[in-house]
Amino acid sequence: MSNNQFKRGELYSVINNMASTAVARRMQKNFRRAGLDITIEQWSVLYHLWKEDCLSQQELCNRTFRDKPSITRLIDNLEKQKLVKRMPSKEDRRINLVCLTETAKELQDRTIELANQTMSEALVGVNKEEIETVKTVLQRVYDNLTGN
Amino acid sequence: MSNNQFKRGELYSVINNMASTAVARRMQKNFRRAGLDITIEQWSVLYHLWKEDCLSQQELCNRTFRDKPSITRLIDNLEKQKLVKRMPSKEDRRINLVCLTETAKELQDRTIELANQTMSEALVGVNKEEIETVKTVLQRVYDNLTGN
DNA sequence: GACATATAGTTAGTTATGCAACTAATTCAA
DNA sequence: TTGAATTAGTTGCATAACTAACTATATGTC
Repeated sequence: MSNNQFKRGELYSVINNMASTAVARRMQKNFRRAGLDITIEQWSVLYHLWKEDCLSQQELCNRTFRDKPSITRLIDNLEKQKLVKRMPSKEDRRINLVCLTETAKELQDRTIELANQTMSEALVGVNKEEIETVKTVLQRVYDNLTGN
Repeated sequence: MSNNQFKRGELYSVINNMASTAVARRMQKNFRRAGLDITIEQWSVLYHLWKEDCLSQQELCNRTFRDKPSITRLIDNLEKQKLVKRMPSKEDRRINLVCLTETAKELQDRTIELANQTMSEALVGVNKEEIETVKTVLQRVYDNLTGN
């Protein structure tokens, strides 16, 4: 087994566990510290709804890179906490539109500020071109593996 | 809220969900296709043991970026599948050394080959400098957030 | 030597993930 | 227009994640 092969294994390990876990943990911690009782996964759903409200669950799957059961349960929990509501679509009765409540709308600025803080801490010493490269590469990896 | 702030949020989303999920799913799929009944998380533990056998659980926490309960249960499951054994350390009776079984040793070449295949598919169209940049940035992010 | 502190590992509880199998609504085609 | 195939969403099952609280062993200090 060549040295090069192990290096690829290490890269996998890096991509898959290291930074993402650290970022998620820190953001979660910052939420808790601010008295916000939402998980980082719930936040990532809200984040997309703040950009565009009342998306279908399928659309949330696409945008958050999750499968349908994961979104079903995330929405279940967000509904329990009264942060979103499922609204049946009038055009297609199979579809639930997931819409923000007033409570969730009020959280937007506060939590995005916390997310930005976390990313600032995370990206100390990283320049813009490097960030662009990371985004490009990870997007490429995703596209390569999902056939988009 | 400035445009720049949203961009950082998007970067978070990318780092945290996209590529890592796609890579993990594909690798898992390749394992299943090859008739290997191990999860990608279990593989990541085995991967470190193949590099150095008989590590303590704490050492596995450090190397796989997991907390202690996560490692406890991963080792529980790996033990059930007879891929590792907990051996009490002779120097320090608090410590369990986690050692590979023969079965696990035999899996090494096969699964690392599968992992390399997956990474090759993932990294089509990505050059060496870009890979280096991603590794550097993600390591930097991790260090920034964990105080190492 | 005894007690406080630190370290290694486990357990309980909640949330989340992936897959497979399912229901219900819609679309497409003979 | 009826029946097959597709699409949206849910449920059950197994694994995994994090936190908090716990036990047991080791260390360090008075």
